[in-house]
Amino acid sequence: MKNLTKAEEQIIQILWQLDKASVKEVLNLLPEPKPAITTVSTIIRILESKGFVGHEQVGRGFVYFPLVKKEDYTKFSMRKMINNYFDGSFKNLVSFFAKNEDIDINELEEILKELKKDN
Amino acid sequence: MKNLTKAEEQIIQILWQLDKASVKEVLNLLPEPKPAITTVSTIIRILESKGFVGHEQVGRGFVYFPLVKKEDYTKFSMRKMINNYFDGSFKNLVSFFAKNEDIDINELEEILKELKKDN
DNA sequence: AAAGTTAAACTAAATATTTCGTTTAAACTA
DNA sequence: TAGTTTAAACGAAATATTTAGTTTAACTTT
Repeated sequence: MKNLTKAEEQIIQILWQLDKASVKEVLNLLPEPKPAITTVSTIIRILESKGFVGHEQVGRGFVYFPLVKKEDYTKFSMRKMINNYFDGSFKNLVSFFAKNEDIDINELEEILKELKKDN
Repeated sequence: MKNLTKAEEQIIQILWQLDKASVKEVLNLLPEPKPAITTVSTIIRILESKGFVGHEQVGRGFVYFPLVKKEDYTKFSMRKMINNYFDGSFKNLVSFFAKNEDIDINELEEILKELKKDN
């Protein structure tokens, strides 16, 4: 899987959120200062060339949609993060957050309970 | 905290690993195909200008060392990752991995036990 | 059908990042 | 001390990314 640049990532995030969208709709969700609409169009075309996005004709113009699921790109990115910052171990990640008090052990126990429920 | 580019990140990772190092020592740890030594030198200087690295004179030349701890940059990066991919919730991250079977619940319980020990 | 509007494709300029040759200065060696 | 080696700083070229104006083609309106 290819890496996305910052601009590409910002735009595919919007497509993940909307599922399907025209260039205009993507532009609408971009924060100020909004880029030119042609800029958005270009980035979407780049995303297509990288295989992340597809399109279909709808009425006059195109509607774009993600070909790569957010989950898959998440996994890809997290794998790299874990390799580079947690010595390849998810366990290390969890204890990092626990030690840094960004999450406490009780909270972790709750998560565990909920997960058990789901199975 | 500023964002590091890919090249910068690769090099500060080596500094984190070595604690202190000359340009040559950093170059040694870079994988093939190795860049020119001046390239490494330049990137280190950029890292200095961003406040990530400092240096001291040792003998003939400089020895460089991280000013930003790996933990702090990790935290910074993970915060962004969690915001962009897990709706801002660490809990979501953990259950994502659990659901994707990259980690199973038993393993998570072990992690929890160990964490309890440490406290 | 002609004029105006819209949307994608194309092109290219602006900016950011990466790469490395050249210069400069200091230290070592003969 | 003159010549050589070493290391950082500088400058600039190469590449990658971002941005947006212009063109082209299709549709809409008059």
